[in-house]
Amino acid sequence: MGRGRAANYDDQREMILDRAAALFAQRGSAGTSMNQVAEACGLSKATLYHYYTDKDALVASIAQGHVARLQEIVREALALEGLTPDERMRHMIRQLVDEYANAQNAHRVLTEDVRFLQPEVRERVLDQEREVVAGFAQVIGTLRPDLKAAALSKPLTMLLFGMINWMFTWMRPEGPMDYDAMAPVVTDLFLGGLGAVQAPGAQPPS
Amino acid sequence: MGRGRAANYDDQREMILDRAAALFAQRGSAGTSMNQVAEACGLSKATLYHYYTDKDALVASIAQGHVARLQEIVREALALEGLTPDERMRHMIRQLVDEYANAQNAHRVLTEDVRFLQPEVRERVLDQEREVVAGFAQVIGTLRPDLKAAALSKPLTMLLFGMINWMFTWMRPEGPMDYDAMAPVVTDLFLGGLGAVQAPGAQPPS
DNA sequence: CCTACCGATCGGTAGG
DNA sequence: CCTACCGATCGGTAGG
Repeated sequence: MGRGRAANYDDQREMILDRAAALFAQRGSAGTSMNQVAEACGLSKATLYHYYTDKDALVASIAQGHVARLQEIVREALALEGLTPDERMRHMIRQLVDEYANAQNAHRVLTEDVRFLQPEVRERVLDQEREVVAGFAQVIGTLRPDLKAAALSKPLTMLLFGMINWMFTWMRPEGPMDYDAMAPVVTDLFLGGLGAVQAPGAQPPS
Repeated sequence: MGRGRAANYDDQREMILDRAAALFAQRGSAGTSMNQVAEACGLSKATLYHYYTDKDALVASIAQGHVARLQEIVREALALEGLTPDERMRHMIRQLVDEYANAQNAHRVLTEDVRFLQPEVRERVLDQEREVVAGFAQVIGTLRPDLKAAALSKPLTMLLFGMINWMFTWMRPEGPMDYDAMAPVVTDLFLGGLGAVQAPGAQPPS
């Protein structure tokens, strides 16, 4: 390869991210020492610090990689043509649940540890999250323009995210219900309920 | 008073619990040192340890006090007579949101830090939580017996809890929406959506 | 209710 | 002048 980074530099970075995410998801990032991360990676701590400047860099990279995939899902879903808003919403929820299921450790880090990052890094991750929320809110606004006018699109999006995020804290993958079975339940509940929500001080929709 | 605990022993315990809950909610229990707790209480670390044996005892007491109030809410709501299931559900959600709003720090500790407790203590808290969940699931089962038969009462309860729990992570009390305004939105969404959920492999209800 | 400490481990970095 | 690492240890602080 000549000069520059080793061929497996990026592979090492990814391996570290994976193992760190598993530890952080289990014990929390504050409850995990860099020694434990190094040990789980089969590296000395000095080598670990060669790849990532500090613990926050690990937390940030784990979260950013995950939320970047969520952004991609939303962008692709909004670009799909010939879908009714209802169909688009179903598609987006399904894709979201699939990504969460594929990245459970990263998802836990995103929802529980990002808030402890330095403001600057944290804001960058939150900006990514805002785009994801905005994508969902946009479709919800199409389904219920009156709720959008009442500034309820984003709160409703957050309620949807609450159901799904929380799902991944209480469901054990080996349990009687699996994510695949829950996705349509969540979708039916949310889309069905959306028709029943009343804008504050307004008449229910016809 | 003679022998025994000081007159203000219980007051001190409560004061400590309050300050500790505020710190734990802000930085996480793993990210908070007992020195910080002692300082926030205006006590030496040794005095703090006179009131609580260790950090886990603080976390457990904070969580147990909060979930005990949730249990009380559920018991009272189930004992109310002359309510339709729909009315009972609305009442329970409203009471739940009110208690969460009154105990936001304790609520954060319950949802984020209890999982790091030793199994024995954690199970005691989880048993309390299970009673709360069972109460909601019971009313949901009355509203949709077919979903209860499909073992969906508890998953649906967890989706409701997800919306509400998550609400308290993203809403700032000074924001445009407040908990009071969100409670009916959550209730409408959930009760409205409940009618749209299909039991897996079954026909939708008439 | 305090000062004075402990064994151990923390996150992070030195020289080579 | 660079990278990829190592064994050893830094100054401070953790829970108790």
